[in-house]
Amino acid sequence: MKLAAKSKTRSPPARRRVASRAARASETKVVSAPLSRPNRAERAAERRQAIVDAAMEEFIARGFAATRLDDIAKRAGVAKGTIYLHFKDKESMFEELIRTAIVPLVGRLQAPPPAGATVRELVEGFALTFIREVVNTRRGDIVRLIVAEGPRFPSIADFYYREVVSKGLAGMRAVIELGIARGEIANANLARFPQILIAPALIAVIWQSLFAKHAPLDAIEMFRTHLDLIFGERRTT
Amino acid sequence: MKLAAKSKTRSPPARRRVASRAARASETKVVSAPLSRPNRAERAAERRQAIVDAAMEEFIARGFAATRLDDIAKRAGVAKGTIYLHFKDKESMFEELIRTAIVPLVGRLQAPPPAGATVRELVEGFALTFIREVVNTRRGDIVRLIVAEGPRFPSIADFYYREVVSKGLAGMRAVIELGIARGEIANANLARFPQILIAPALIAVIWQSLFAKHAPLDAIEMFRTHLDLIFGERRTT
Amino acid sequence: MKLAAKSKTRSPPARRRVASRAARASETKVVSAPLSRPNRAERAAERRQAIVDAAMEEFIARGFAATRLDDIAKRAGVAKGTIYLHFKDKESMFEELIRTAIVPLVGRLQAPPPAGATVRELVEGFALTFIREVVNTRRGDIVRLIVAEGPRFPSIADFYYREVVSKGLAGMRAVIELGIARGEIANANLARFPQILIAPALIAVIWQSLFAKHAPLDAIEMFRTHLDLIFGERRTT
Amino acid sequence: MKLAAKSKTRSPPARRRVASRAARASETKVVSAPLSRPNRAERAAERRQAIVDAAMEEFIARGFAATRLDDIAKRAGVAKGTIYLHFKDKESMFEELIRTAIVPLVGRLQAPPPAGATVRELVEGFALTFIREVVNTRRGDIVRLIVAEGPRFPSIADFYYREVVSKGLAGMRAVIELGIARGEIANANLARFPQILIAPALIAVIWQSLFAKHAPLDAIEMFRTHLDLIFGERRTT
DNA sequence: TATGAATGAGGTTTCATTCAT
DNA sequence: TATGAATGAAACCTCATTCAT
Repeated sequence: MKLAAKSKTRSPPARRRVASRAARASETKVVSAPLSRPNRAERAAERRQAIVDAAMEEFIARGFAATRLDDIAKRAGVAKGTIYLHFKDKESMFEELIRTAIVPLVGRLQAPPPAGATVRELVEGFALTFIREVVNTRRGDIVRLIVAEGPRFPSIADFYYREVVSKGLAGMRAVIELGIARGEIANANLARFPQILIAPALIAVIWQSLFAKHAPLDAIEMFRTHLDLIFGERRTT
Repeated sequence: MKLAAKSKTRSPPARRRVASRAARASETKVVSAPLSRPNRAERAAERRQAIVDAAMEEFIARGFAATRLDDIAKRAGVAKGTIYLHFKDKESMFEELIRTAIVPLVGRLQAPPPAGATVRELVEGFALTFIREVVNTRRGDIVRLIVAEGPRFPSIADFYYREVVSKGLAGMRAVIELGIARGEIANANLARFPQILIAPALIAVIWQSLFAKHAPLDAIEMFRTHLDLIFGERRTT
Repeated sequence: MKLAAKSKTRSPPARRRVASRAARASETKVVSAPLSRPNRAERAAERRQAIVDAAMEEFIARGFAATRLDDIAKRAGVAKGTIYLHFKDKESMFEELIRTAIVPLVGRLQAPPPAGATVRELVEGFALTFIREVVNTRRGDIVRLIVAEGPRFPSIADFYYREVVSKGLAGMRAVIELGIARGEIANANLARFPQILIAPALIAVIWQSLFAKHAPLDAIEMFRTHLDLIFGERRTT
Repeated sequence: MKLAAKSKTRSPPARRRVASRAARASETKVVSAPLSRPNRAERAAERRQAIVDAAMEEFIARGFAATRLDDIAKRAGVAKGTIYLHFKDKESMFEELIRTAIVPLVGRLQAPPPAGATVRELVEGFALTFIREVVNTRRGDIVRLIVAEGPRFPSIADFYYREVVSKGLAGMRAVIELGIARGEIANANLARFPQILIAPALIAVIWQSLFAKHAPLDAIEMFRTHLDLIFGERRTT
């Protein structure tokens, strides 16, 4: 009634072990190199990161429901069961991934305001960062994923609204009001709808996912044109 | 004798069928009642429409992968097998649905241009129609559905780009160029990025799906503010 | 992405269909024999019964946790999914089975009391029925199954106590009191512990399951000896 | 960073290990403290006992198949792997447990026969011990466990029959025959069915597991009544 | 010796699709 | 044409067992 001896020849672990060996090789003869050779905890962290990365890829490519944990495991080079050492189930994994995926995003966007800059320069700097860091990267896909799955994961939508959207809009509103006060922005109504400021950037995110192959979109130039509408035309060089 | 939880007492189908039968019975042998008794083809069309409507609701609520044909059948008041009399499989049904869902949309948006109107009036009329017919209706959810499922259904993205996006952008570009020619629009660059024109409307679509419950958004007023940026501030009436 | 054509050659259904054909054959030339040929509902009931029987066998042989739905399906000659058309899940199936398994048991034991019989004859008749119908049949295994799984399925133990044990004990107490009143039973204390009356029969049930192969036990003769203790020795033939 | 629901904060093992370490530390290098510092073998034995105890609890609570080694390890305060240092696998552990669980049981029941006692006193003494030591303790659950799992572990049923049942019955038969010879027991047939003697005690075991919460059962008084049937009514003191 | 992260076979359950009625 | 019971592939998840540390 007992199982036959299990075959122990899986290739993904082999791949991993090779890596560890390489690391060890570079340290040959160093008897105890606790800092440079990945220890257990470090390897667990690596493994977890591999799962996170693989899951992100799969979720982006297929959405929550159509993603198979099997594929995530394969891509991460771990066994299916290993995923459950790190996450309670598929749903919690998804929610946690989405949550943690945007936290660094927010930090990166709160760039230090260059001293003595105009409001337009402020907004333009922010937008360029956003386009560089989000629109043309995997993070843009995450934004699209939130749009796609938000209605089915209200807790994600709630979290995203609370942690990102409301704060982001508040920040933009402050900037807009500064622009109005300084006379850079003519239309005082804009402060009521900071969404307008970011709208073209979000459109660019969606465009890249769906239509980039049909017609490329120069997000930066589009955003500059948008700023011209808000701040008045640039001096034509 | 207890049947599993999935209740066997679906009232809608029963109701529907009984109704049809009653209608038929009361008209039996009356050859000349062409208007009141739906013939076979008509009933098939009705049924098909019920399936289409039900499927749309379910796909919007859950996305493609998580939607069950069982639920569609239940909601449509037909048997599961009946769906396969009208559609090859779930995938074709989804694709066909998305395709046919937007065709009337496009027609509705090509409103007859009011003679002697300014370009701003033109655009504003178009936008108000869009907001009324799309942003605050089920059709907005379809747009979000396209954003959500587009990457997994390239044929849908292709179709949508070909039939809607490229034509829509071309139309908007023409209007923008008219506005530039007439001097209503100052920034000539806008013609290169007609996406900017529609951006806030799309943002409104997404906002309604995800964040409406956190903070309502007055799409019309936002769009008017956006138009002020493009056409110059409104005269306060 | 669609499944290959499914192979349609499973043997169990074939077996079933042969049965239907036999039924049909016996009615050859009877064009419409709605009563004798199993119709859809009848066949569904048959199928359900096959599942119930198969499940009972498997649960008895392995206990709840170790029983595989796969094996039940195989034994019943149905697909795994079919089980879920009749039962919500494995647990409800088990509980429902145990419940329905004992209902006919109780009825069978409430035999019509033969007029003019002594109390001993009454008890002996009941005991013989119990031994014939329970101890040496599959139903004995069900009793053992209740003993085995009761603690993990409190609802089963509760149900069994309520519907069988308490009623059975009450009935036995009444009979004992009758025996005391008539002077057949000397020990009045027995009415306080009707469990004593049935104890050897239950021991026999357990013995058959565990030790029959080591040493056969003549349950009937053992019970007669037990009755001799209660009613006084039989006239030795 | 959140680990799955299975909490990582097991206090018992931590407590245990800390304690052992403290003990070891305070005694480090003190060679001559053989009585106070448990040596390796002693600690291994302690650990093994902890595993045995924990396993017993879990097996009783859930049965063989539904018991998880994880839970046993947690309860015993050891790592899962440690179990495999003491037992080949789950199955052998279960079999060994059941075997060793009853050995002390048997010894305890073979009480020294009080000199000059009547046979009834002999049996009553034995029964009281059984009720005290088995019916109302964890050992009663073990008996039920044997009933529950016996059919799936023939080797256990065999062992139990060989080592306990056959010997126990032989002993009881001897006592019965003594009672018959001394005239204390009137019914000579009882020697053919010593099972009758123990039957109410076993019923009590089962009753405690399943129905105690519905209706308490005074096992001792029930057994005394049973003995009255066998030996004749007690003189009411 | 002891650990516990990792494994992956195997379990339960779901659901798109078929087909006899 | 319409039904819905039946199917079975494939999904998620568990847990006995192993093994590097």
